[in-house]
Amino acid sequence: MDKIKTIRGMHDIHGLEFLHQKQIIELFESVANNFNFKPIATPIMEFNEIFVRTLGLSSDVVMKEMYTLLDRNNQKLTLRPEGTAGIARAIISSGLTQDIPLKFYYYGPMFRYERPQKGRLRQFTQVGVEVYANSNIEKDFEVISLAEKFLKDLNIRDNLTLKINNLGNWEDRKTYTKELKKYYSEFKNDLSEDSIIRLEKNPLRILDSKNLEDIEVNKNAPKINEYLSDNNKSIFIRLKAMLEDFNISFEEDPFLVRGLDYYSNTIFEFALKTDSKFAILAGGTYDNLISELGGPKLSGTGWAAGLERLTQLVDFMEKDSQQILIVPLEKKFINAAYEIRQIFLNTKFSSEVIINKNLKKSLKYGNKISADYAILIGEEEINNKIYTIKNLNTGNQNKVKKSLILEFFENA
RNA sequence: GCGACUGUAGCUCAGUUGGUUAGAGCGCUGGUUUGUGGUACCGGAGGCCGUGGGUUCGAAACCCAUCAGUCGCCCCA
Repeated sequence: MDKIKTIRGMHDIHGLEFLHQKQIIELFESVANNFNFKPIATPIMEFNEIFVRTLGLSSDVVMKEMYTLLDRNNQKLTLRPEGTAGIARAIISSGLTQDIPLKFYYYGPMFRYERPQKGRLRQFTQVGVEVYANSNIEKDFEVISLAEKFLKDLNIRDNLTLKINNLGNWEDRKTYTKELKKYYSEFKNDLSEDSIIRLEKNPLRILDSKNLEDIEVNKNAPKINEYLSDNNKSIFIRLKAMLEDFNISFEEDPFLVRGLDYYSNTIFEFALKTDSKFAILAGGTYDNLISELGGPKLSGTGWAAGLERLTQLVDFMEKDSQQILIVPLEKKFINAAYEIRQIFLNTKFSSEVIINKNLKKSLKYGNKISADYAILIGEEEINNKIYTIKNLNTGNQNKVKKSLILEFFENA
């Protein structure tokens, strides 16, 4: 029997890392609430087909990265690789199409069967938002400005570049892809090995290749904006104008492409300035997602951000609440200690009772957990009904009546 | 899916060209006249040297496989 261990790319989260993640999620929730988005949680497993139909059979995620398992009934179930498909399914199967516009936020674990490396795990966490509406809401702008606010509040916006592009609708893309194929075929000998495969599979992906030879070929490749329909062109122009009006800095990137097939029209990503292929938050519009799953024609826009990637970027301020250690000096004072403990139970203070053979040990424990105060309870304190409060940072001690203890800490 | 490097106590690592009962620091735990710590001293526990196989009189060290970690590529958040 092998040593017990976690599954590859799946880790336990505890201590500081847990608290950091929690802090980001709480901030995310408050920003989303501020934009009047509502929470939603969908199951972490769906029928395999949900993802195959939405993400696209040819996408890498579906082809080689899905955690698909058979249950006891031989049904093909998949651990969700992303959040959008499940929410789209929920909108249809819960009849939420009666309530549009819909503005949702979510967070939770996602699963992708990939080789673990920097910023990539098999189980990871995404926070994300979705807007489903017809034309009465500026979805793209709404969702991007939410992201902007979120990243600013995290104090990492300056590390990131917002890149945007418009892929056009299905028709636009079809003609564009044809043109691309034609162009790349002429330069087939100059393309990288990977891109020669892409040429057959999905020529759009050659555009965001990081291979130097490909980048050279890309310089003269036809640009998507030349193939946009008038309607999509004006959507894109309006979005850019709004971003400018509201001081959201961005770069138009005609080479920006997304790997999931459901995107159309606007796509965007916030990527590291220092490593532009490392996306922190990314998303776009999906015009055909709901209808693809058998629902009505309803367009959505959304994004997702990798919580673990965010955690690596954010500078956390350790805002620990005041920790108070309650130390009975002998066993017979334990009850008295817990009575003092009662004082703190409905306050912002964290407190605990610890008893050791001697005070030294207890104070050492206080150092270990970096407690701020120790309340000492011994013969003297019990007899005089006055408790000794020791500030563990300064070493100062005060004698305080029981009825004034809470007041003491509130003013400390 | 492809590639590089790594895998010795809870953590960070030593372990000499293969040679007896595998080491350190930190941490943990117990004690040092039993009411004062964060900066003292003494003791203790804790490792089938990732796992399985092979080479050898002998392997933590060499070979193979496998699992895991880190980092690239593909792709993605």
